[in-house]
Amino acid sequence: MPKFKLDETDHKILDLLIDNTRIPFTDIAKKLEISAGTIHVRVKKMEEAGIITGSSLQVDYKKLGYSFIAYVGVFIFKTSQTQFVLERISEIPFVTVAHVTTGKFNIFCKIRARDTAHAKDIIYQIDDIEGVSRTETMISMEESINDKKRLLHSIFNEI
Amino acid sequence: MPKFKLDETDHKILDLLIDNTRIPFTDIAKKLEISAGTIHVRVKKMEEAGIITGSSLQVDYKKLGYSFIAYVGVFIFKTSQTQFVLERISEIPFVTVAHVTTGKFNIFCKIRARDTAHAKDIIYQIDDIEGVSRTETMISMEESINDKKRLLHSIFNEI
DNA sequence: GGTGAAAGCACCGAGTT
DNA sequence: AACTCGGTGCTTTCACC
Repeated sequence: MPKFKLDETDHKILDLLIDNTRIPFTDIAKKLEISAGTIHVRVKKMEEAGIITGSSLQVDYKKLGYSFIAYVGVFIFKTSQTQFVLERISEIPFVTVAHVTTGKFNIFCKIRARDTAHAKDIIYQIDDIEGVSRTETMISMEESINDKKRLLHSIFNEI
Repeated sequence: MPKFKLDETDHKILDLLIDNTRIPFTDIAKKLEISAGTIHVRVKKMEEAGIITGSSLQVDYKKLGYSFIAYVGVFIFKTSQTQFVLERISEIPFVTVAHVTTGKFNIFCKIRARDTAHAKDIIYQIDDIEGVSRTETMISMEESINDKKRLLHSIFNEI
């Protein structure tokens, strides 16, 4: 995997697109004082290189009635069952991400639910998977801002 | 907070936009067999209602050299210091999200780093915050697919 | 709430420097 | 690599259903 080299201009383009994918290329062109055609070529190159993998809509799940977030640590009887359990967990609706981890838990996942009752259903589904010995739940009471732009800046400042 | 009522058409529009914000409204219009103007109006309404809060680019951080993900559980001496610590943690570069949680940890965060050495630096920064007693790190060895589209489907199937 | 048409822009590839 | 330019197609508005 050859590392793709991004320059200052690419950084600026990503910076403008990261939290607004629908900004017109002509606007970016004006801000960076280069032509819109160039923006187009550079974005295409970053897409081809796999740096840009897509775009997604930010949806306020709270407004849809899903304001409950919890992290669930999962303990497994035998580590050989890890892959199997990971796959089963990933299939459960409202599990938004799952990781195989070192440390305390074997698997670690995040769930998004309507309320505690709904969360209980989801956690019970995890508990019921063959190979799972028990789970430990951490309920999120407050989430701090999750800012993609800041992560990107941190990365660009380092490179 | 009056709950905004989405109908089947809104669901379909969100479904098409959730993992491709740049799909032309004219394409959506063809698929749903309604006019592009209507798509425009509905998207605008969902934006005004705060259901759609924005759009973001999906970037492959691995390709940029940042393939290390870990979750860090944080223990705090006195719970009254929680807010202070949360704010300090949120300011640390490469911390991508932080939660105040019930359960084992007081605060729980996710970090994205270049490698273990880099992660160590980040975790030391967390440990150094006034009020933090100790931290517990879980390194992600494998991440399962994180699919926004699936979450949205689960939600729409319930409503 | 939806339509369809029209004006204004944006996209994006080709050809040039 | 970057620019310009033009055809094509998208967005957005508005008068009308």
